[in-house]
Amino acid sequence: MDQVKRKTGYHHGDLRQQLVAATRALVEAKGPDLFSVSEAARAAGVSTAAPYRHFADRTEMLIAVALEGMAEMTAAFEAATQGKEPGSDAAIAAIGEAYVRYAEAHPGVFRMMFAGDYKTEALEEAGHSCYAVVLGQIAHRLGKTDVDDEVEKAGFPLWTFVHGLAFLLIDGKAEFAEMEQEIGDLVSLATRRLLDPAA
Amino acid sequence: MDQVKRKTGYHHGDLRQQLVAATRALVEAKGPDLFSVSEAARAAGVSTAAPYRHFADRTEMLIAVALEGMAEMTAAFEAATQGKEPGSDAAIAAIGEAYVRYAEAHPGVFRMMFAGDYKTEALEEAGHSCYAVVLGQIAHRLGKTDVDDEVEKAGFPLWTFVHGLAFLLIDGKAEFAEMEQEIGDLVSLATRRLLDPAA
DNA sequence: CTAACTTAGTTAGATGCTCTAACATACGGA
DNA sequence: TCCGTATGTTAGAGCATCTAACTAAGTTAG
Repeated sequence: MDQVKRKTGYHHGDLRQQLVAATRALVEAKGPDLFSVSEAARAAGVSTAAPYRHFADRTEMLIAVALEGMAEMTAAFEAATQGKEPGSDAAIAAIGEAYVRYAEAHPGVFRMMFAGDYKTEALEEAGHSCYAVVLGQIAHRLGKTDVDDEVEKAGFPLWTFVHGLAFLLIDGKAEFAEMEQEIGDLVSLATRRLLDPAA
Repeated sequence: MDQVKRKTGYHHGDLRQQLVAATRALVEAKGPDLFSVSEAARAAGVSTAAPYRHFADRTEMLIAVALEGMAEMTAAFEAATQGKEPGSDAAIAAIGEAYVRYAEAHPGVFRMMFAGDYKTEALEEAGHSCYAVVLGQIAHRLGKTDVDDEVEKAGFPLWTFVHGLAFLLIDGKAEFAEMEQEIGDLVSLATRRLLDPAA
């Protein structure tokens, strides 16, 4: 393997980032609850106390991973709109599907991103940036230049839907395998039916 | 308080049920993750090893609470349909709102009911019984006498929606306070718009 | 009624986790 | 070069899960 970490034998060089990576791998493998600081430390090849030089506590390590995930999802949202007419149902549905796909691909991280236990200034802000991508599209659709209350109100039911779909899937209430085709259809259905302002 | 437990001084008399109650209180107070067997045992006034005579492990105690919750939600669904025209939008929306209200009232238990970590034969069966109440109403609406694939397909988007709404609320992504009025409206909107078979 | 068996508690302790304290080593300016 | 700081280390307190061995109370057969 011959890792690229110029370890001096004592100082590690890049421990924080490696701990985040180890944390993420463990969370993905066994879920946030079963993650342990000790195991992450062992994976990074340091003592079990070392992580506390970089993180105040266990929770802070998990939040670091959640933040990483939120940034990735924001990027995924932006990628999903590429080549789509801004504000079109297709663009908005593509974001919705990206949401569900992200949850599918990274269930452990996704769970933490929205868990509430890890609620934090930084994480909330990252969440808002992410949500802003959707709201921008919806504003477009409603012929608005900026995001106001009406835009938020229109977007919320859609978020609700994809959020629910994501959790039902990752918690095994519906099988991914059987749903592979339908996920796109469902999100597209919800987009069309839920997006117009309430009657 | 003078509890009604005919303790002989050694044998407790009703420990299992009291442990479930203590577990539930702790889960509701601090969340499933922070629940500890030891604390439940202390609350019930027994040694920390005593719970293991009644439950194989920590998880089994949590599952017992989740089962209790699932039964309560089933009852809440049935209560919600009382006095409503069977298969009507009103009846179905009432069930959806009961779902969200249950989550609001018992967030800790609700989380466990669907957590996936606690997936179990018994819990899944209880979940199916609960879902059957909804499906029965939807079958009615579609003019069917029994629950077939079409009924399940029609119901799934609605479950998705209320599930998402429940989680967004209990995880603090939307404030209950601000939404008090809108919850009913949202569920009713989703019912009307999502329930018809996909085009 | 009593002896044998079962059920449901007990204490003791192995193991593992989080996090702190005290100490050690390397880095990076002045 | 020397000192302060950042980042490692080991040791250990405190609490958790769960097991083992023991004990008391209830239950049943003869």
